[in-house]
Amino acid sequence: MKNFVEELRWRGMIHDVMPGTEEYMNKNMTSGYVGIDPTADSLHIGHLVGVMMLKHLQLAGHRPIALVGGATGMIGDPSGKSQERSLLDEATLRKNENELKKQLAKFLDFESDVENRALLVNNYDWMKNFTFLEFIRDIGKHITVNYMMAKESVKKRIGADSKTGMSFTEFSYQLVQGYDFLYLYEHENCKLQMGGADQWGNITTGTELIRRKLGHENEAFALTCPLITKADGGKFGKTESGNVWLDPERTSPYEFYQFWLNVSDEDAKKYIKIFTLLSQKEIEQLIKEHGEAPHLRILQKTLAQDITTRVHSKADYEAAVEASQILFGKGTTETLKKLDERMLLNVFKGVPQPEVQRSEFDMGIGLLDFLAAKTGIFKSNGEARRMLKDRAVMINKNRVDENYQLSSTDLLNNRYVIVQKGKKNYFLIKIV
RNA sequence: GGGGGGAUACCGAAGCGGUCAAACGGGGCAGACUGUAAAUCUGUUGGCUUAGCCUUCGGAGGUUCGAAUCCUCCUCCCCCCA
Repeated sequence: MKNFVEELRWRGMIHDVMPGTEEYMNKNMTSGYVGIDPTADSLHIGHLVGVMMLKHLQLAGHRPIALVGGATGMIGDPSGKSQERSLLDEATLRKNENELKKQLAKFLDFESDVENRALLVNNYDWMKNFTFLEFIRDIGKHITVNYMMAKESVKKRIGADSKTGMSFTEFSYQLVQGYDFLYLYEHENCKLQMGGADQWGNITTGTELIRRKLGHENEAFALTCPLITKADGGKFGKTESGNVWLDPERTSPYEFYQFWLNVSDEDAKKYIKIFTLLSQKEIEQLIKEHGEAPHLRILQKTLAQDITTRVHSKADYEAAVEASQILFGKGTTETLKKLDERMLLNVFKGVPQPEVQRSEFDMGIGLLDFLAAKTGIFKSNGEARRMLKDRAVMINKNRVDENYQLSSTDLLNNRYVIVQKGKKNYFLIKIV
């Protein structure tokens, strides 16, 4: 039994841990769980910290349980900003659960015969037939409103500075989540719940419920990891186009790779401990090398390679690297012109590819019309005009201004035009 | 049930009859500098056929030459008292 808590500690993945957790886990093989909202059919990288905690749990010899929050997801956790959640019908819920499991399987072992094989459960299964009356009688009775009100997440919503108040549904959330822990404790002998720092209050409601309902000799543990932040204070895991998903249909492997490659130095030092399985020694070495030659961005490259390969594949990773080199290396119009069609499409896989009618192009399409209405690269002519004035637009790697006239000499392989908005945003326009 | 406060652009927040497409801050985007980093500086941030015009200040009406600003009704939210 490896020291699980210690492993997370040096990786900076512990925000708070209940006393006794480390001692207990060093002596006993146990099960631990993390909750995941099934609001989409894919995980995004915000979920990854929880998944990595489960991964380390399994590596340490314990049993990881991924809890899909089919029931809790319908309510909405008041500790987040999230307001009303939409109710998922059961078919969607099951489909999402299934897709999530596939992605989790890239990290966790659900298959082999080992004792600590990972488990996936859905709290909808035990909540759906639980009536309101039964719930308030059997569960609600054990927890006082006073206790629930003392939670930070509730206080914040009830206090004078709150503008929206809090519905009874949201108030009940912690109890429903707490019941999950009780259920897993009783049915799966699960003694540990993990989550983000914002989940501490919810988790302790669970441990409290276990103690009060089952008796004080029952031990349950809690462990939270810090909220993943960016050094500049921005939200982690968001890009211009929204969440970074694990599903290649939502976020292409190229974009995925680019996300990690673009992480700042300061963040890279943190993230490499959290999102890769490299040893402490290896990471220290990398940080040292990076410090000696920061421009080589060894940390970012290692980080991007490790995660892209795990989530997608080695081939996807290599394609992303190749594409990045062409796009960000010393590429010129000439390099682009030399690419054959297959290579071109390969490089720009994962880049938006709007289409334009050949007839319109041949008629001498106006630059603004082309950049805005026809391709949607810019939301309006005004925006396109502004960007052109800011010298932010490049066509086939050539900076252009408002007076530029497109013509057939701009076509690569007779049917493609590459437009760049700023340095990093590429578009491959197809003439059809 | 009674009393009070509020709803402004992506967010926060000014404005309280014309000079308001709406101050300021944050965020976003872009440019310079760099290492596809951070910090910094600069520009920009409703739309258009851009010295002009059109649509926007919770919703619907009204007063006025003119309304985000005044009046009426409605919707939603917060606070206090019962």
